[in-house]
Amino acid sequence: MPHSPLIRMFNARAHLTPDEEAALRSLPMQVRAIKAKQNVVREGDRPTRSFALLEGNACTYQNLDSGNRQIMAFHVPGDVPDLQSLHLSYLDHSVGTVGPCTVGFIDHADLQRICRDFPRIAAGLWRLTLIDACIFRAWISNLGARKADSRAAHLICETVVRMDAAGQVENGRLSWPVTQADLADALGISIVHVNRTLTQLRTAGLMTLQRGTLTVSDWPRLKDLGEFGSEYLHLSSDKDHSRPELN
Amino acid sequence: MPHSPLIRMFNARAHLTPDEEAALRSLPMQVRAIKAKQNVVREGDRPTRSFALLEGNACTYQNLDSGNRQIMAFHVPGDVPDLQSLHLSYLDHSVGTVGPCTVGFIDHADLQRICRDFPRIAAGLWRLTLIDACIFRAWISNLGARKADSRAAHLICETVVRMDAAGQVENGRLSWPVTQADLADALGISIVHVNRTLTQLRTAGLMTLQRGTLTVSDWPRLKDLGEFGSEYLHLSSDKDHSRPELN
DNA sequence: CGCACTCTTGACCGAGATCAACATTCGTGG
DNA sequence: CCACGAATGTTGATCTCGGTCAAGAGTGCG
Repeated sequence: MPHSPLIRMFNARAHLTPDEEAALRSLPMQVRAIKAKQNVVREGDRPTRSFALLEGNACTYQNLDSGNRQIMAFHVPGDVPDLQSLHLSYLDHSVGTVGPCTVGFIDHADLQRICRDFPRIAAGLWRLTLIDACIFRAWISNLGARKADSRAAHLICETVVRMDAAGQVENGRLSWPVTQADLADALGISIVHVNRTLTQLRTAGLMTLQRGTLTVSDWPRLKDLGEFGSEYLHLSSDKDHSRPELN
Repeated sequence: MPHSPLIRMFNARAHLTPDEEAALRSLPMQVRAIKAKQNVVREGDRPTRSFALLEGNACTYQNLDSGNRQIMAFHVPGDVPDLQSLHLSYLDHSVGTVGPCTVGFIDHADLQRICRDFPRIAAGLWRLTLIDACIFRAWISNLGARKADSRAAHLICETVVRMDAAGQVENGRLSWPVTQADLADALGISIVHVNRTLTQLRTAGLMTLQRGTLTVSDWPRLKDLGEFGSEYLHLSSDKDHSRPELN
């Protein structure tokens, strides 16, 4: 059961043979619960294992000398946020929990073994890191070329689609325990302006984000405002067609 | 000879056995010269080959619906900017030349073959894409958390270190034919403000960028302003120690 | 029940955008 | 080799989005 989010993540993007799925399920994994707002790994670490996020929400961030924190990714169940440490010893970023989480640690040795024995799993993991890179590029465009409201809308759209692929969305509603301070660090705007921007989106009837619950009320206009298209997430099922209730 | 930039790129980050180097050198590669400001691949393409940048400078960018262009990476000789297309059919970005370039196209079939026969080359290529992701993360921090002057300084520092690793820097001077409009699209600020920012850096005696030539005149202060540390580039040789003239 | 965290709103400020005009450089064909 | 038009770079004036400061209101946890 603990491996399910990982399997789901794979299956949303590639196709596993029964052999491969069995191999993944038999990966030794040390499962641990982690409280909200804790670091799982820290910039500068040289981990000997990676971890899969099994439940809850986490984020990847960097602390700058100037004291600012920049969040560069939010993670959904099934993600393996520090998979890169398998090939790059020096970790360039920290990963922290947003709300309470369950994570599963997997030794690099076991990952290496499964990659050797199942080349298609190795290719699949590579693929996952390439999709992460697509998401990073989308964030670069978001931060560099959009203004605050559009930027927020794009982030929210991305979150909804990814959380949906992870099976966390019901009736356009999902649990997303980010604070406005977190959003400020992710969007590169001040906390005060996050508040004003969210108020504006809510008043316009696009969505609400209150007490950790995100509700989308007008998906088409939200998509439009955020110039959002889901292709870059490389999910085989296009949300727009498979989940008409969000249209 | 055409394969040299590629070999150099590998050797700067990993170690190739003679066998592996020979295999890379024997990769069939279709070499072509491309004029400045041309696209090599376009967003939405589904390429059947990747290409290595052999000479010149290129950039990865996305065009947004709003008409803005966001540049998300500048490439140096040895880079394989669209390596991801080996595993992700849909290309989420375009790659265009900045100045005149020489590129070498390599069929995916040949890449797949060399990955199968030389697992360490496969791992090395994966590693290269992971390093690209590190660079994207650094850009996210740059765009989200720094102001214009610091942002420009960081980009310039990154460019100098990467171009140096590619053997393109002499006496803190290198050819970098970007226009101020290109920099505006990369830094997420207006052309006018790029001009003012560069003027400011030049007046402060940190660097000059004129007629396609970048000259660093005060590396420590430039690094400091850009909060730049080169670890995230994962170059085995730390520039600060190996190239004391830049200190 | 009380303290700390989070959210909200208002007033004011400033980095950078936009608009406009002009200068310089470069590439091209005559 | 020169002339000319287009691309690029420069500078000033004005405007605006979003930052900063400040104070109060919820909310939730120990």
